[in-house]
Amino acid sequence: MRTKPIPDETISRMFPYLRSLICLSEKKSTIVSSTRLAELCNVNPAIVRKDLSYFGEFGKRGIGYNVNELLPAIRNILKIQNFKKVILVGVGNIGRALLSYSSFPSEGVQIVAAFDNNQEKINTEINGVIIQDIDDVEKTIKNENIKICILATPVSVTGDVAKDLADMGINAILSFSPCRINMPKNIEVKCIDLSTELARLIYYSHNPQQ
Amino acid sequence: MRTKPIPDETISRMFPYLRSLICLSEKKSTIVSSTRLAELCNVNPAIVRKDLSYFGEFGKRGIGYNVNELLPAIRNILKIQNFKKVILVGVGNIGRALLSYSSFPSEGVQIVAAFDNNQEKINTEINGVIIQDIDDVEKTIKNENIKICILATPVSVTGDVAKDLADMGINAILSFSPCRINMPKNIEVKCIDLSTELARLIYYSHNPQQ
DNA sequence: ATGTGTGAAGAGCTTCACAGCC
DNA sequence: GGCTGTGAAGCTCTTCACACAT
Repeated sequence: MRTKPIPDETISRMFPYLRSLICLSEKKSTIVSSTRLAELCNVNPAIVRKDLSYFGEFGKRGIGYNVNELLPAIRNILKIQNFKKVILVGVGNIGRALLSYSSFPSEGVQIVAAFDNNQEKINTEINGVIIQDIDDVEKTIKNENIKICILATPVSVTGDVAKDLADMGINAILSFSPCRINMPKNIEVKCIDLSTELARLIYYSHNPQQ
Repeated sequence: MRTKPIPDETISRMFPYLRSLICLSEKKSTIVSSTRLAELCNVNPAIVRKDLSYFGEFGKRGIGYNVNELLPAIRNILKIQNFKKVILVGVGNIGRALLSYSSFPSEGVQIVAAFDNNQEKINTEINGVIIQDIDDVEKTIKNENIKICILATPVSVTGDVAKDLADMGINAILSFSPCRINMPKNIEVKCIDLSTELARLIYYSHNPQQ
């Protein structure tokens, strides 16, 4: 379908571009150059132009990009015109924090349901979301046509839960479990492993880059 | 000092190797091949060998790696033989979750102090850590010789706080603010931007890889 | 003159493939 | 035979540099 393969890094930079464009739009800027956008996002100007060129020719030579055209174009690329519904599985410390995370609403993401297997947590409420029994997750996924799940379960069950969720129709998972998750290529998985990140920082703390 | 530049990805994989080695050690395995270790960490065997070779010749040809030799060697590379002290700045939702995050203690990381500027939070306790006034952070950094900071402040202040921390002696920062942080190269910064990760997943959810 | 779009060059990481040792 | 260590090849993403449009 796609003509050229789009680098994953390009996808990862689109949302920061969008944030900067929203900011520019609020300041009534109508035109932005790749150089200015690159400054705002702390990247190289050439990469801004190349990233955007994967999706079309949004700029005008000699002028720059029209903020009010580029902004909806990126929203459309990322498919976040409306609120995007995601579910949360695993309501431990991280899960609770994510339910209360105040940036999500303003950035177009909505956690519509949360699930756990701990009977003491079930039916309690956090930030307006009632925690449901994990056995009821399939019903929600099917009824609400949910495709994206935030996974914050203990390592011991993460692999199995991920597999089950994929079978139920989830095709993108953001995991906070400190373990790799094996999934077919059509299921996108991103693992955020806090201990590994800290170990990396400890290394660089002792071996600074010069 | 270094002969060859070590890829950042290599550093990031060392902690997962360590985890697997600890697991093998607990199961009384004494020898492990690059193939087995690669399976456990979900990577390619050649990359395990290449990664380890940046730090020395730990294996024996025809045999494999000795678990009880490799394990302390990696601990030594990552400098996590003892508990590593880190501080937390910003005790919002994410900060609170990190203070309660149960995996850190078992993985050699200890949040020894937490700071905020909200008078209502100061002097309250979370998981055994008393939240202190941000104005007292320099004293702790100097007295305890802290080099690593977890930053979970609102975007509006993140840049300034990061700069201040660097001036006080911090040289590695793990930030959860949804913004890029500009720092000199000798200060290692890792930003975990949850909204950007979710935006990326939303994209792939609509455009699955085949 | 100014700034985009893009082929080509460059840089960095991964994978291959095999020599060398057990 | 089995498995590591590593130069070379391959791949991917970034940066350069310039043709082209305004």
